[in-house]
Amino acid sequence: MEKHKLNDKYEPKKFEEDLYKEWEEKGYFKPTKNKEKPNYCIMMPPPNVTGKLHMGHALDDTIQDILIRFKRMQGYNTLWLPGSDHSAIATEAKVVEKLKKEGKDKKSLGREKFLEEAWNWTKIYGDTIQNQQRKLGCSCDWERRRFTLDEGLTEAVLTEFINLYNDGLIYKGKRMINWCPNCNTSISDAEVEYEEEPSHLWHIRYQIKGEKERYVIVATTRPETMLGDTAVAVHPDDDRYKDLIGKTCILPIMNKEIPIIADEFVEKEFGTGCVKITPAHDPNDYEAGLRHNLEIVEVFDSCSIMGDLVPEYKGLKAIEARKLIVEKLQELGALVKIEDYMHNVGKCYRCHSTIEPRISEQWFVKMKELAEPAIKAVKEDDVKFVPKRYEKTYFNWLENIQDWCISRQIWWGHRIPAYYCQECGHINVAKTLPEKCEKCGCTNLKQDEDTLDTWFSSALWPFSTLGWPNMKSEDLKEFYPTNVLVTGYDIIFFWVVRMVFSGLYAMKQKPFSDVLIHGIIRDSQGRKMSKSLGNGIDPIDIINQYGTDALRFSVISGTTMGNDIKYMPEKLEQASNFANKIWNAAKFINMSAVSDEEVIKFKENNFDVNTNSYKENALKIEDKWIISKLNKLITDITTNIEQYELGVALDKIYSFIWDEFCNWYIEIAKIRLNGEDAEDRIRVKYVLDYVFSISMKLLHPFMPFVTSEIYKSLVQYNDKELMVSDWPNSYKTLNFEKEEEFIEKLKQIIVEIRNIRNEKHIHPTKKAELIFVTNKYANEIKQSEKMLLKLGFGSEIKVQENNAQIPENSLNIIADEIALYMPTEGLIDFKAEIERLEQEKQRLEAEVARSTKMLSNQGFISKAPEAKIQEEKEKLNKYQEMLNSTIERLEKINK
RNA sequence: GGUCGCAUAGCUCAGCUGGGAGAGCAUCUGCCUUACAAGCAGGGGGUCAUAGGUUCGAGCCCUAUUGCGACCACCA
Repeated sequence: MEKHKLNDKYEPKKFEEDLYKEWEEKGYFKPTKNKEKPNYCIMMPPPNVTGKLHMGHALDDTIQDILIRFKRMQGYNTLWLPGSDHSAIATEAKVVEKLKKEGKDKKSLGREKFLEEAWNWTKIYGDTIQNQQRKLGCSCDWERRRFTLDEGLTEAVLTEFINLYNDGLIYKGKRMINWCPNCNTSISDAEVEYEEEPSHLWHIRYQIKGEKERYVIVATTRPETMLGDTAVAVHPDDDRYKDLIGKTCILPIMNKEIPIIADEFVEKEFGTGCVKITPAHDPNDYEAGLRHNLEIVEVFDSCSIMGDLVPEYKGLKAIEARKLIVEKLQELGALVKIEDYMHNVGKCYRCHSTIEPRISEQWFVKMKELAEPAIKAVKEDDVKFVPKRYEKTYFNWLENIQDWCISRQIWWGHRIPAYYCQECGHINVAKTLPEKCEKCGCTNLKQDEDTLDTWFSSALWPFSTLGWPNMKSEDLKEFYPTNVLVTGYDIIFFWVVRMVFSGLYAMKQKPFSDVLIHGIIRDSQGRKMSKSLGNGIDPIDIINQYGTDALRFSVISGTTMGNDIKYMPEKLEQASNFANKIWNAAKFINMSAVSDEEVIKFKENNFDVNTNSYKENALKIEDKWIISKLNKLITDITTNIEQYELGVALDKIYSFIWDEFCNWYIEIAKIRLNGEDAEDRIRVKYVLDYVFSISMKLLHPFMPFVTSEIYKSLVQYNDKELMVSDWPNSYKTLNFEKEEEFIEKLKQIIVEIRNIRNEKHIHPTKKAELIFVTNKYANEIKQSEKMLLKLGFGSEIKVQENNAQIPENSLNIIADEIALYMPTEGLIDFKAEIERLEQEKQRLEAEVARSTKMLSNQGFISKAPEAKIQEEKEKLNKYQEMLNSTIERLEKINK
């Protein structure tokens, strides 16, 4: 295969787009139909069809892509299914706005024409986010992409509706619902957000009937609703009003008699202890009204005051009516006082208008029965939340759930499949217009005007996208239940809950095994990113500037699943520096003159694929060290990803590549690549290529582009392209404990040499003689001579046995079982050295004291694990030895 | 009112089942060492919010407190 040559500089723009195209064309994103391993499936949360990629998507999609790429490399038959949501209210609002600009309005346009406009709109804007997801590197199967309003999904929605209706779980009823006067539709409880707002408490006097001198004073935040009051309530135990219970009072303006009732929901301490009851416009009052059989008097219709109460107020909006009514009350002398008050007001989550609680006839899903199995599924760990604490959020919602209002008074969405008989009034529920009414047989039928809540269709997403209700669908059989759902905690209520109960109801099986919950990306000050604050970061801008890999790194590195992420732009610097680093490392590896053939041959001659082991003497100590480290890293990363610890996994690869591989192994390799031993040049090139290519594999799910591009330049590329290559395994045969230990000790010694040289400002050109004293590692040190000379700034290496003659005037550096003596002739001044040794002596004395104390601790000796005690004893011995040697040095120098 | 989270270096955060306090950025020192100055080698900097408790041993477990944040419920 033609080898790929890397550009001189890391410039992500030059290859990211091409790579993605190539992957897609080669069909890498599609399931492989590999039957050896199980299927693995993720459903992408469908973004708003007219939406635009924001940081939340970038995070969500990156997490999913990491998991999918990981599982794909592990050999699973993977499917990541993308799509988009019609986002009923949001899209309709946008279309309405567009029409408005063109001087048209929805009503006069008519339903048909309006829907045409809406479809056009989604066609124009519908692909934006998908193309942005391509830029993000999402390896999802675009050919399977679905839209919640497409034919198949509509079929699913109708089927689900009809099934629920036939099971008595959907009903139509007149109940209190949340009305958004701006969107002009009902919305569900989940779609109401509460916000604190400064308001007032108006105290209004209602006269007691037949008692000229007595009044009750009610306090209200909504005086305009008083027109619809049908009672005043007090607490049954409130001594102030006990005698009034059962009497009636006169409602001002309306001059209507209303009863005074007792109800425990009234709080004696709040306001005056008297509550006006307006069953038509307040959820609590509505409930109270039901308990006491009160009349329901509606004041407002969809947005303004109804005419039949007080004709002069007809058509007024709430705020306008409030002003007039307060004035009127004042005029009548019924207004006692106005108090400032902070009030929690319900707002529409889409348009932020104040919600008007209203009685209205709507369609509802009965929730109790559906909620129970959904609770059970999570309680029994059939569905697992990661992190687990979000289960509580889930339970909290389901255990207190109210029936779900699913009808919306808008046009963009699935029209409710209910047909009203115009003769007998019977409701016919069917997928298409029935020929005749199933009750009276007449043919005069009219379909319900309303559409369904957008979340009704998203609730079916995990199976409707796979072909449900066609139970014979191949995809449905293969991929349901899916494996993991990845989403932010902010839509547990909207979506996760509803998918679980819908899946359990329709499929009799959970929709997914794991729910991976991540946090929200905030700005560097911790604020939510929002349009109004203008603090949003556009992921596409980041990609253009730093590349996709950097963006992906920046949202994963150093994060914990479930916690919010404060987005630090500096992280992008780290990320692109890292990409640049590995780019250059690759360039270095490829610089060597050793040919691919030689490397491959070396492997063939020295590595036994059956036993996964190397021949005796095939590798040098440092080769074994890095291979052994890599081998452990493979295990770590694999378990970390499997446990969704993506931040930890990424940071481990980062530090392996940068600290171990680049800073140590490559430095060591340089010496050998320039050496005279031809065989060793091949060997070291082999190890470089091998270790680096495995590192690219481990890093690939996180940074797919740069790793793929680099991988193409490595010898391993002869195998397969990176994203469809095999995930590495670790093998016991590749653990080289002894070599690892030795190199770690040498590193310690070398760091110490550098430290000293740095402190004393010894120029790199000033080399020193290095005298190692050890019994255990004499052999290894001889083998590592060249490396030690280079990294340790040595002019010459000597190895001596313990109790050998040590030259005067030398520094000693001690790691476990190795001492290094570095003659200091012409290198340093002794005053400073004595000082250093004094400090060292103190440090060691402290260590010895600490260790001794610990070992003399009765509890420690009796209860700590044996290994721990042994370790501590060894530590003590070691420190004691070092201390003695330091003292010895000091004495010598002092002489 | 209920539930949950956070508090660790100047900043942003890791730290899995208790046993070494860590990373990136910033800062200081010295290096253009032929992959990389977007770099290399080092240094400084922390009573792990506070007070108790459990333990031989606590950043980690328990209790309380303080501060910040989120969500749910809601008082008219």
